Amino acid sequence: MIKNDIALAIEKKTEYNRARSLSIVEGVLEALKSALTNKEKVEIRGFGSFKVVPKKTGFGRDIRRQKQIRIEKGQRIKFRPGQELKTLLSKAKPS
Amino acid sequence: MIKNDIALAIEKKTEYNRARSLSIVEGVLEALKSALTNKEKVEIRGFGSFKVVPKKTGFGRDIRRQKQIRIEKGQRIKFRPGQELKTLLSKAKPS
DNA sequence: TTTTCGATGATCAAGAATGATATCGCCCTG
DNA sequence: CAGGGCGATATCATTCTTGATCATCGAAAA
Repeated sequence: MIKNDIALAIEKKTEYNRARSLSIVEGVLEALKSALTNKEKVEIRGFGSFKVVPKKTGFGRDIRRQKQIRIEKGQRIKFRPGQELKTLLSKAKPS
Repeated sequence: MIKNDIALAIEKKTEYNRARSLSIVEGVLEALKSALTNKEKVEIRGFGSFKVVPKKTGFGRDIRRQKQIRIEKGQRIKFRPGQELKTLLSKAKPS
C-alpha cells in the first residue's frame, strides 16, 4: 500500500476527488510528522504508538574504512503496534 | 498526539466539522490496518514503512509458572522511519 | 518521465527487543 | 464518564536491531 492507495480509500469514503483526498492524507501524515518532530508521543488506540527515544550510544562501524566510529547523540522513532492490530494479525491467515 | 488531535488538523484543513474529520482519520487508519492484516507492506515515502514479519522463533518465558515455553508461529509489525522523518528529527532541538 | 527514497547487504560489538502472562496507574475514546 | 488499552515492570534465553557508510536497483511520488 502506498500513499495513493490511502487517498483512494478516502476518495471512496468522501465526496472528494483523488487530488483532494491525497491532500487530506498528506495532512494526516503531516500532523504525525509535526508531533514527532516535537518529540511528542503519538498514541492511536488500536493502531499503535510512535515514540521518540534516544539513539543508542557508544560505537558504530564505518565499513568503508573498517573502523569503529563514535555515534553522535540523537533520537530515533519507535513504533509499537496496538492491541487491535496485533489481534487482526494473529487472526489473519498464515502467509 | 491522539486521534482527536489529528482530526483537529484535518478540520482546519477542510470544510469538514470535527465529527467528519474524525471519520476521515479513521478511514486512513482503517486502510492501513486492512493492508497490514493482508500482510501487505505499507510504504509512505518520507514518513516510513510498515512491514509484517515473522515473530521470533524459539522460546519465551511464562513468568507465572517460571517455565520456558515454546513460541508459536506468528507475525508482527515492524515500522521503519523514512528519510524525511529521520532528518526532521535530527534537525529538531535536542530534548 | 525523472528524482530520489527505500530495501538489502556488507561489518562488528553492544544493547535492545522479543516472546510468554499478569498487575496497576494512567489515559484514550466512544 | 466508564471501559479497557497502554506502558512499565517482572524473568530468561535468544533473536534481532542498532549505529555508522555506501552501492545497487526497484518503485514511490512529484
